[in-house]
Amino acid sequence: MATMRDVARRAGVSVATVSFVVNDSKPVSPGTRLRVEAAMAELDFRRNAVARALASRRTRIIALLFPVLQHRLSDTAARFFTGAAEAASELGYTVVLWPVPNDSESLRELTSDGLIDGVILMEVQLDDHRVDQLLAAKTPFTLIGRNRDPSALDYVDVDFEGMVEQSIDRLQSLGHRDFVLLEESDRLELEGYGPVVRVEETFQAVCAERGLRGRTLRCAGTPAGGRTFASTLLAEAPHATAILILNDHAAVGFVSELGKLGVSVPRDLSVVLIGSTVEVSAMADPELAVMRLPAAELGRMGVETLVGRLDGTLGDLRHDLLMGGFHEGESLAVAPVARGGLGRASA
Amino acid sequence: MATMRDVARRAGVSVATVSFVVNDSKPVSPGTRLRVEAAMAELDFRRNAVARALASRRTRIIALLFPVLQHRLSDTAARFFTGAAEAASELGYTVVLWPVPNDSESLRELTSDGLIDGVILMEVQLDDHRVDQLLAAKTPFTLIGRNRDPSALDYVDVDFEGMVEQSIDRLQSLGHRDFVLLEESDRLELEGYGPVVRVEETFQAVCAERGLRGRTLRCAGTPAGGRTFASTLLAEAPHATAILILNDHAAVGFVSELGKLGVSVPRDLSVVLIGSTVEVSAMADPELAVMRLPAAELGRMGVETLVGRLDGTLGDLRHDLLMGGFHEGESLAVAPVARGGLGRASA
DNA sequence: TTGTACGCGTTATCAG
DNA sequence: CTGATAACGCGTACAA
Repeated sequence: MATMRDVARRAGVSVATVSFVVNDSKPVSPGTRLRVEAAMAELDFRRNAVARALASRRTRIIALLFPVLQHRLSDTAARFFTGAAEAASELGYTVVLWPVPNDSESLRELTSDGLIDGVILMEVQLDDHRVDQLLAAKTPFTLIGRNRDPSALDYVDVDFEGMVEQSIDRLQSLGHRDFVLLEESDRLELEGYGPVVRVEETFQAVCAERGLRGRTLRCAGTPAGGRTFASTLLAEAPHATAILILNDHAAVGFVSELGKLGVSVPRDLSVVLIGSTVEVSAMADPELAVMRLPAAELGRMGVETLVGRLDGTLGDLRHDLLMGGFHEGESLAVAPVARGGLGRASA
Repeated sequence: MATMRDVARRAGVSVATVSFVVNDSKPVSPGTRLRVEAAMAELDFRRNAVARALASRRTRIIALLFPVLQHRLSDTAARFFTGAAEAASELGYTVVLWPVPNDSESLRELTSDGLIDGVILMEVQLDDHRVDQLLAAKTPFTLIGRNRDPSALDYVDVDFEGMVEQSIDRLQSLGHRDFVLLEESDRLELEGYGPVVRVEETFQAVCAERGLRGRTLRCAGTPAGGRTFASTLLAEAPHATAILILNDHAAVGFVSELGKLGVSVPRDLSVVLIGSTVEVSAMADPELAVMRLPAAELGRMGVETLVGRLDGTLGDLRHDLLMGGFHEGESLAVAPVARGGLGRASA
């Protein structure tokens, strides 16, 4: 493998000059530049990233932290990753998905051995110890999501508040006044996951504000959990005519089971999936309305923010909220006011 | 950040000695070792991975190549990644998921800039240009999957042949003699994806051998594709009593639509999902039988093989085939011989 | 058992 | 505009 010295010798210049043309960090006369470029081509020169990193004290690598205990890397996370990768590549960085066990040691090692310039955190918890560790390690980072008090941190997050509000808007325009919000029970118990908390708070606030009936219920984040929940819903909230679901994995089972119980979507019940994808929505029958999670955009913005911080071109803190588009699907209909609720829906 | 020099000074030894205790690459007397360790602790010394890599000419980083065009990173891939990560960590390596655009330049850069020691390839195509590129670049790599002629390469792959055979065994023991294999149409057109080809060949061979009826059909790899396929099946293979599905994303829609058409699973049709997960199987109703893809194990073995190659502790080529466990689910039943096939199933 | 000194391939500084 | 040359932080013969 050819080094800069080889190229320099071949072109009859010094290594410094070669470096200048490689990075064009300094002006170089057209003549020598040509000679250097020729030499590089002839020798098939590839710059050594490790040496480069050692000398410049930056690797231009960004780690997207992936908690290894979390066994499901959703579609959403994949999109997020590719969005981030694209943006990084445009900015001269590369982002890699880095598996980090949940012990505190691994994160310290990762951030202190100099192999990465910065970190992007996803699946941020309300009280996330990783944030403190990164602050202590003085590693530049940005959040995808928010912890309890992110006011002093760079973050990009989904505008769950807006998404909930907009979903309710849409349903209200169809005459619905009696809502249920379905969340995932396991996640909440875990510690306090931002989206879950924020969605619930917004949901309750909006309902109160507008004089709507709003009830929050939960079930396990599995298809079976959703199935079981179908009858729970009929028992606990028979009058509801619309449901917002923040529980991807339960949604399909839930809707399928509803059908068996004689409840028709959307005739008897309108359904909106929050923060999911059209792919998931298409798994259900009928295809569900969904407020999409703007995954790729989040990834892109996360990287742009972090790179801005790394390159020093970012002065103030960045706090961005993004909303995903609304996909209508086949699960919305005018509220069945005349029918008297779910209990008699199929009668 | 403390360097080795700092530690050496503090402990009153030379940097070489510090290096010896850090890597224990040479015997060190208990006394000085203790002094060095104390100094390291006091100064909170962390070795610089970049300098280490430059000097030793190895980074101990393995890249798991992730094709960015592929927007769905399945559950399976996630498991695979975590399995690989675990194994790597035990062996003193770290594996990261590296996004690689599909242009040939990116892969060359990745492998020639010295940032990674080796590569693991997943989603290997029958004719995969990446293999040639890696060979040309002399980058150590192992395949998860197989290209057309992998005889000279290290690989770990799913034993699709065994899985198909075992599935047919099970169904045959229930009296089934008339099978359909459902594959994904898009993937095959793409180029020739190993699993698809191998499963089909095995399916046809086993059926021929045992005098069974076996028909291969395809549909799009989407829920909608599966739905459409339900009626296709009734038209094209009304006599079939069992179906093997190598099409994750279509399975749920397919089964759901079958129900609407009055075909009952498993009474009228037995269903086995091939190379998927219980999570996907649970999305369907009833829960499907599934020959699981041993994802985590594949990841683990892939890393073990590659590391063995990197460390030179692996003499011969490694060719490993793994089978996943069989999950019974609720989609298997005795063949409805008396009923005369799907066409009249619900009559 | 420990120390010296050089090399790894670039970048960056400073002089010309 | 170009060239020497000193870092960058660590591994490792070789010498002591």
